[in-house]
Amino acid sequence: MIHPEILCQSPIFRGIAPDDLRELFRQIHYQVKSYQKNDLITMAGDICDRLLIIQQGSVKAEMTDYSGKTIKIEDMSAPWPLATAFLFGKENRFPVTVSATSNVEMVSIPKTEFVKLLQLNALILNNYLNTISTRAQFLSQKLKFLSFKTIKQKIAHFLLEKAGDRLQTVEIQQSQGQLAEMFGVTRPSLARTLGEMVQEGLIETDRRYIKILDKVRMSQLLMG
Amino acid sequence: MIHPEILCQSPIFRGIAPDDLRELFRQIHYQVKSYQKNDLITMAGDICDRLLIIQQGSVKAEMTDYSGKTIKIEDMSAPWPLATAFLFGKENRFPVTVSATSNVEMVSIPKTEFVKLLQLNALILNNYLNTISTRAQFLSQKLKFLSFKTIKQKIAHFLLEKAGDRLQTVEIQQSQGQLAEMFGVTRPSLARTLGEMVQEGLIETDRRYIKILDKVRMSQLLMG
DNA sequence: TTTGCAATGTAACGAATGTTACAAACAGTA
DNA sequence: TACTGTTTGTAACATTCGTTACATTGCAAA
Repeated sequence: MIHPEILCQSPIFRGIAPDDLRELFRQIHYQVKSYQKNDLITMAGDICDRLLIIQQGSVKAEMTDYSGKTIKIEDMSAPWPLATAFLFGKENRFPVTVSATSNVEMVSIPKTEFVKLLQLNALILNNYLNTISTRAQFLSQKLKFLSFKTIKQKIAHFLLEKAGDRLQTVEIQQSQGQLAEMFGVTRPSLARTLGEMVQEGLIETDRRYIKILDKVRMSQLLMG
Repeated sequence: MIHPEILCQSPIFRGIAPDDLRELFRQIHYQVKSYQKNDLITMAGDICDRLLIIQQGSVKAEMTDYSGKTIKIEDMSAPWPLATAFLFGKENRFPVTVSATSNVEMVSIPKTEFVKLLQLNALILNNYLNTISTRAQFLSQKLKFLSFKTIKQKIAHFLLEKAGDRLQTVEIQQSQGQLAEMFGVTRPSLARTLGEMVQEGLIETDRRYIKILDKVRMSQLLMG
């Protein structure tokens, strides 16, 4: 049995009134399945031909590497949809194995039924398109960031992005260690590079404040 | 004026009969705009609230870096949609400046009208969802690939992926140079690493054929 | 103030990779 | 065959970054 007041908190049904959602679900076929803690929900490689939404409880996603060792990828809890990028698209197999970390109820909507839902309600359609598009944008941004090879470039990109049009001082929210992790480098390396940039007259640092001194020369670091 | 027989070649209208497409377009508002060579079509930062499809001619997408220099990102020609990942999603501004590289006709469909189209026709809906999802999957794959730090890891991942379950020989389609570019490394570095892996007894190479000798040890390279 | 802890700056060393250059192997063609 | 251009193998050197270790600074609680 579905709980519209829970489901309408999920990104896909956001903004739908619980009563409307109940009515919408009357018009399609779906299943609600229960799992005990540690039950397998999907295996990596399974065909993904239905939308799965966690209605209750929480699950973990794990990936098996080539040597057979499993690595935890992500934790998710109600009311969240699973693998929204794999219901459509060329590769429609689950990349991960999902198992329950508590008692779980999953709402399972076959792909063809979900398409009906998208056609019945423009808000759901918009929500779903937003979900996938935002994810694509996020990945694209991350990829762009990784395309900068040296630490100096990453810092320059980060600062210029943060400064926007205005010249001058940028305040860093995170600690140096967190920033280093974001950049995928070690903290000493980041500190060293910041030191070099101060030496070169590109920036001045004062605790969590960084002042950009030479925007032009910093931009040139980012050129191919 | 739209040309259904051209538009139905585009990824979004693929599989729709030209006559059906013409009928669908009768039910929505849209515009067809003409551009001369070198005309600006969209500027980076413009709000993206309409789907643009190239009906005739070709365009180029350029990005402006921090120092004001423009870099060519991509060439596109009819019948291709522009920026499908930016019509929906959080960030709905064009990331690039698009200009005509020949005489161009663009079909411009407002977002709300395009949503109507998606609700009218399940095939278009599926096509569009497939387009975005496939893109997200592609980016996700690329990101995973970049997460491997050393060249040895990238090669191991590539070969194990390519070999699948079966042990034995893998044929490489690309030249060493192309492979290196795919990996984001230089050709001599790739060649050197391949040489090292031969030394270590992991693989044997013969022109474009690579034989995997020790799958277990190669898998271990990929562990964190 | 003193103490203790987290955040930061710095240095020495080594591993991985880029850079550059050149030689060898191969493929296609006159 | 001889010639030519492309692909591949290899080497020496420079650069970037990770690793490890330690000193310094800042801050808050005792």
